[in-house]
This record gives sequence, C-alpha cells and structure tokens, in this order.
Amino acid sequence: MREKLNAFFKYVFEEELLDEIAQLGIYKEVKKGELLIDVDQRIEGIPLLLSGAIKVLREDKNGDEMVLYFLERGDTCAGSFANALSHRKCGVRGIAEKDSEVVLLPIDKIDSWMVRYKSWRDFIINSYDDRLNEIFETIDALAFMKMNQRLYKYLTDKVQVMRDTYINTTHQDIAYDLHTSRVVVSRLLKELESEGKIKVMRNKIEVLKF
DNA sequence: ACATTAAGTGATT
DNA sequence: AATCACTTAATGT
Repeated sequence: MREKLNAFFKYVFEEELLDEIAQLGIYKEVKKGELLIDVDQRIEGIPLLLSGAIKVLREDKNGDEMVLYFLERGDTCAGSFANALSHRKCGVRGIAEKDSEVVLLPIDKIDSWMVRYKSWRDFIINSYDDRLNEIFETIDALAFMKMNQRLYKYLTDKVQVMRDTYINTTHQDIAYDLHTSRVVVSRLLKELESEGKIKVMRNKIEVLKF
C-alpha cells in the first residue's frame, strides 16, 4: 500500500502524512463498470484515486444523466470532502471507467489533517480548483458548443483519460453520457469520420486526431 | 438457423 | 437536434 501511494503521492504529501494514509486508509479495488459512489449515498470516506479512471455523472429525478468529468490517478473528489464533513449526501454518481484502485480515507482524519499538514491543505484546495474548472468546461460545452463539438470533446477527453486511442463503447452509451439520442450520435460520428478525425467500428471507435 | 443487439437511414417536427 | 419507424449488419446461442 505504501508503495502504491509513493508511486503518485511521494512528492505531493509529507512522509508522516503518507504513513498515516497508508495506515488508516482502506484500500479498495473498483472493477470497470462498478459504482464507487451513488446519488444520495452517504459518503463513507474520501476517495484517493491510485490508478484507473472514474466517470462522474449528474443524474436528475427522471433518471436522465450526463457526464460531468473524469477523475484520473492522483485525483480526489473534492465535493465528497465538504459532503463528508457536513454529513450531507452525495449529489453525483461515480462509476469506474476501467479497473481502478482507490484508498478511502476516514472522515474524522481528513479534518485534522487540514491543520496538521500543509500538503494536505494544498491538495484539497487544488482539487477543488481542478474540479471547478472542469465543471466550467462542461458548462461551456453545454452552453456554447454544438453537439458535434461536444461529441468530439467527449471522445478526445476519453482518449486522454483512458490513455488509449481506441474507445470501446456503443453509440447508445455515448448518447447516455452526453444526454442525447443514439441516432444523433451515430450521425455525428459518421460526420467526424468523414472529416478524418475518427474511425468507427462496431463497439469501437479509434480517435485519429486529438 | 434464429434471436438479439448495434448501427444506418429517411422522413417529420 | 430530437423522435419515429423501419432496415441492415454483426454477433451470440
């Protein structure tokens, strides 16, 4: 556990803090497609992402959903931090986009770490800033971008997060993530293909330009 | 061979 | 850009 932490956090956190995390954190593997957190679920701990990728979605009462952003290794869901402290419920759903490893940090500790470790404070504040900026990006995409641009952004983001130019997914699943219909996705994908940006296959898309 | 699921298409709003 | 209604293609059993 300590080695896994060192891999990404060696120069992020102080030694003692790393020791505490290794000692108190609960290591958890989340397989692709599994739920890490769900809407209205009580936060059991702050997740530190060691490897993999988590897709974070917003869901409304009708069950309609939309992707907000992806978390990568070294990220944490800062929103869960405030929620955890105030014992509020979570407003988003987190699903593993691929097999991932997380460390769940106990709620009572993260508070005291704030005053004891500068690196922890910085980490949390940075995390907030990162998440906020990502949400701004998605708001911009929603408000100002046409569906074809949004689709392309989605694909290139996914390439980034998955570190693979091949995306295994169906048109329908993309439609759910962008909150549109499958027919539209199919047509726009074909458009992007004719522009030479991607190549579409059954259950698979290759992103050529990104 | 048949059923199921993914993807393509034309027309309509 | 969404929806409908339908076709075609790929895949599993």
